[in-house]
Amino acid sequence: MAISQEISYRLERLILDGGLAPEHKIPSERQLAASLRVSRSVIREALHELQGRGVIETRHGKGSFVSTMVPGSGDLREQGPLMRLFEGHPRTLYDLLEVREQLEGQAACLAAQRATSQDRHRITKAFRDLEDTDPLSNARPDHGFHQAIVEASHNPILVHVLNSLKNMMLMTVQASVANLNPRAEMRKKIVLQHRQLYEAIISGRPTSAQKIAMAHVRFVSKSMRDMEQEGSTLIRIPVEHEALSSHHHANR
Amino acid sequence: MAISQEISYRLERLILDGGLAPEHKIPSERQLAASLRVSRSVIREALHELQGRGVIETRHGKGSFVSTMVPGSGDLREQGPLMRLFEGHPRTLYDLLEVREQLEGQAACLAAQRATSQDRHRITKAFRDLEDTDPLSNARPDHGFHQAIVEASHNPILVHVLNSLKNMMLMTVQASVANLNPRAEMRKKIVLQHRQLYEAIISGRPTSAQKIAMAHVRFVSKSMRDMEQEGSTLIRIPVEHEALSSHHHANR
DNA sequence: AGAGACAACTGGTCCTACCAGTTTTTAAAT
DNA sequence: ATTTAAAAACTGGTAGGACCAGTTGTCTCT
Repeated sequence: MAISQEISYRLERLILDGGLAPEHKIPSERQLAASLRVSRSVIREALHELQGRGVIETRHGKGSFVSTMVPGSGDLREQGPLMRLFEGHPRTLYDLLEVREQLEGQAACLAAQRATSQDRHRITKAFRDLEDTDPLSNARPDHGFHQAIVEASHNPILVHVLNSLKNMMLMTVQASVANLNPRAEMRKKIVLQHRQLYEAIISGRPTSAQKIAMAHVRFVSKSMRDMEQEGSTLIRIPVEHEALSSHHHANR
Repeated sequence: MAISQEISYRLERLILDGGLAPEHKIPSERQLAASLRVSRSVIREALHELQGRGVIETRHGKGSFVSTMVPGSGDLREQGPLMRLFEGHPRTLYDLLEVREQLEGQAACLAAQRATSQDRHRITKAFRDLEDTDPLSNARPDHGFHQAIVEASHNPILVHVLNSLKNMMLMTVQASVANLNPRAEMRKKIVLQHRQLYEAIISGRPTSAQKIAMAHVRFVSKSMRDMEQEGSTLIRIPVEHEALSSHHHANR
């Protein structure tokens, strides 16, 4: 195995086991190179590896510091490398919504076709909850409403895929409802869309339901795009740690 | 921000957009350094960063490769028990195809809109392979053709989801081509559909491409349904399918 | 005391040379 | 002509020097 890797592991152990405090400064590259008797190149490569793992962060002219995150729980690693890969790429959010538009549409279409009376009952209940709830905290009812529709499609695969996508969205950004609802006129439109969607499904109009559902997702996506463009930054939940967002610990 | 970071970010983006297959080889360090007009050092540092994040892995004397875990095995499969649940239920296959119909349609639509000249070239190449190959063993070219289209959609999420669905299909049944091709008249229809799809995408007709792709999947699904009904059992192959899963280069 | 130049850190980039695996090509031996 | 072994042409890994670019403290000059 490469020396740079061994060193990166040794340093990681030293940091984790040794319980090095966040913001603790690591010896300079030249010092490490000298004391470990290797070239500065391998030190730099090892440090970049640790940087990629989020163990340390490096600031030009100052040095390398232990990240504020960390200990034991390798947290992010559990979620699979896929999440880390997408993290920090805002475009991913819209890619997600692009796919969801299609699938939510299909779910609505199928639901309008295949919903049993029991399904209709559950959807109706979810819809009532959606209308009754305080708009400020209606992320859950919203989720429940869509969930009920998807389940009425009677396609387990579709349920599963949409669920995965929703989880990915929650990891990327606290989205849609939380950000969009503050805007009164937007909320009205969304409420209207929900009502139309509900009626289309209950009265069994598949193509209509599909179009409405797709338009709904599209509307949400566009609204977020607009908000982002006009400066009002989306509330990004940096999955567990804002260690990497570089500009937080500016000057000391 | 450091150049090495920018490059690591750009490479990551490239991997996402390209929907790069696992084990796909990345240009050599010297090549990258030359084409990006930076020193080899920064390339090495960028690569080490990606390595730390688990995006790529590097092998001495061979090169750097996209990590196998990244695009291929998404969150859809890692939910072990779920697969057992679906396994053996033939209806699952049609649920899968139902979802695929939608997504392949979207992929074709987006590909017709967003394909770069490079994408078009790759699709054309895949299409030629598809036509030239012996129909008996053209599972691979078929896969390659659709894969090229999906990648041209430039939506990493879509690439990932469809890839997962395809893997699930392979686990359930070695489907479509292997079973359908024996029928001469079916093969002709499928070849025709492929040609139409190809032309629609290349000449940039999104809605047309979408319809054709959806009809194609639907046709495959219906054909399988028919065959199953008339007694000719589908060839079910329990897992062990290293055969079709796109790229699998054993170590030598 | 305050201002500004300077020196001594820090990491960031570039370069060249060379070592070490891997693959391909070449040339010799059969 | 085929087989086989050496050699060349790749690949990444390490070394170390030179220099650029931020940061910080020091020391002089006013």
